[in-house]
Amino acid sequence: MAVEGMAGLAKGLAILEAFGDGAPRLTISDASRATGLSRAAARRCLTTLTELGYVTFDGKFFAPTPRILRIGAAYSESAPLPQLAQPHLAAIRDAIDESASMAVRYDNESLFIARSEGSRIINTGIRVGARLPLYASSTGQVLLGALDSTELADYLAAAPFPARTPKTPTTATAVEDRVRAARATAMAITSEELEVGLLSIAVPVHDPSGRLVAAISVSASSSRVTVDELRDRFAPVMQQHAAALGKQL
Amino acid sequence: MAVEGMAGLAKGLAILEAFGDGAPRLTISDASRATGLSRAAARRCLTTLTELGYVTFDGKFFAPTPRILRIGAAYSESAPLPQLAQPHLAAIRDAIDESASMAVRYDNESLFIARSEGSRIINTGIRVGARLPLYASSTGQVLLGALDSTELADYLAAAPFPARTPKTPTTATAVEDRVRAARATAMAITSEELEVGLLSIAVPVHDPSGRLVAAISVSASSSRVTVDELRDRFAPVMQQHAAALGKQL
DNA sequence: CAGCCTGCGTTCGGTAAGCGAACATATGAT
DNA sequence: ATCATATGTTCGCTTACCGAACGCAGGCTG
Repeated sequence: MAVEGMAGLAKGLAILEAFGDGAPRLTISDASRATGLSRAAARRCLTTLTELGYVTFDGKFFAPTPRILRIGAAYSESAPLPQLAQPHLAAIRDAIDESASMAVRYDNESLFIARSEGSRIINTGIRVGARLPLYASSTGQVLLGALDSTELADYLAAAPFPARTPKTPTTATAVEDRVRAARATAMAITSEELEVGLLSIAVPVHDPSGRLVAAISVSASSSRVTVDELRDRFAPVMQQHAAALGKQL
Repeated sequence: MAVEGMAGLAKGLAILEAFGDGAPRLTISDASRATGLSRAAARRCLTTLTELGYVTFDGKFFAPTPRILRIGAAYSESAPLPQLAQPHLAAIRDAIDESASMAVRYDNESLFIARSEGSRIINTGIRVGARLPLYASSTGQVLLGALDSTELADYLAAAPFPARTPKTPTTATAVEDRVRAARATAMAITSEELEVGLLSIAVPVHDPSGRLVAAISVSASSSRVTVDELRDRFAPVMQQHAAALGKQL
């Protein structure tokens, strides 16, 4: 769109990202539909990606290869935030025996950039690179606190938000209340707002200048922990590590 | 190179991967040199990647954004191997209190596709998407066992291999011996072959048809554990989980 | 089972997107 | 201050990519 844009590159990356949205394998037409590209363009991208080794082709379906992990590693290896966060996430996991994650805001989504897996096998689908809607996730409600009032109003203008469960906050005022509460208490607790049976708590990470740069979160099954437990037992540990991490930035 | 290749896409991906090799931030010329592209081409790619949000530009340097994690997630979310491995890696980590990783062979390198971090903060630089040379890593010596004799001979033809430490096996016969031993004992132990002060052990993962598809590894500081401990205490746990994982494939 | 039809993968000539030589500008050495 | 070297940017030519058009397979219908 700009004066100088490599259209082919943009299309290929769009195809690669299409594999992420719960579509482990795609035909040419699938990819075309998922990206809005013409079938011819999708085909060109996929054959090129196959030649480069990023995807495989079995005669009908294209699927990503481990090669694409090398691309994401470019961020994990270079950015200070995920590197510094890792020990803190591991410490939180050890302290409360649940998986701990870190997310940043990107593109109106909560994007997970680091994670320390606990031994439980609940498999929330959260892993590095995963994304969640801001309004329905504990990390998102914390991260929205970084926006000033006009930015927040812009975001809330997209309301009503799609309900993920009966408890999802779908109106602008409901979401705004959560954000205010998260700012005031330095934590956000969501109870089955994203998925039924799933509780989640997030706390903010501020850099030395006070800017909110990330959120640390822990999710757990509602059959195992209560909201009170999240607030009284998990939050202090998480806030302590979030503060320690913030000082290192 | 092929009848139909999207050159722009290939170049852009080459640029993105260039950020991975210990080059957290690049100028146009840096990227040009790292990839072999013309400066003009590198510039076009980088400006496009900036517009797409995959990298940022501060007036001099380009650096990757968390956005690129979304690409790698396409594999982690879709492939069964890393997903099934995660609980086993967590269990191994809990059992022996050290970080556990899983790698596959790709492109004459050992490519890490899953990891469960322990609470120790040794920071080996190993994370998902990281790569190590096959000949100098425990995972690599295990994974080379999947090659038939001609393939192995092809690989060994690249000898002598660059020494990473005084103990690195650099000759074809030295590497071949390690591979044979790894095949025979279902484990590979490297003692300061990759990095001074670093011990590592890897065990193979076979799918139900018997094919060697991955390696599970644990690394630890030589100041904390001995080779005997790796073999007698770590290996049994790892082999048990590797076997259990193999049956699930 | 013939006939139609919808959706898929593939082809091919026109065109503009991207190529690199050439130019400008910054950096650093003498 | 002057030159040398390396970096970033421009621009006209070409070729690599675009998408309308084509052929083909499988599925529904009468």
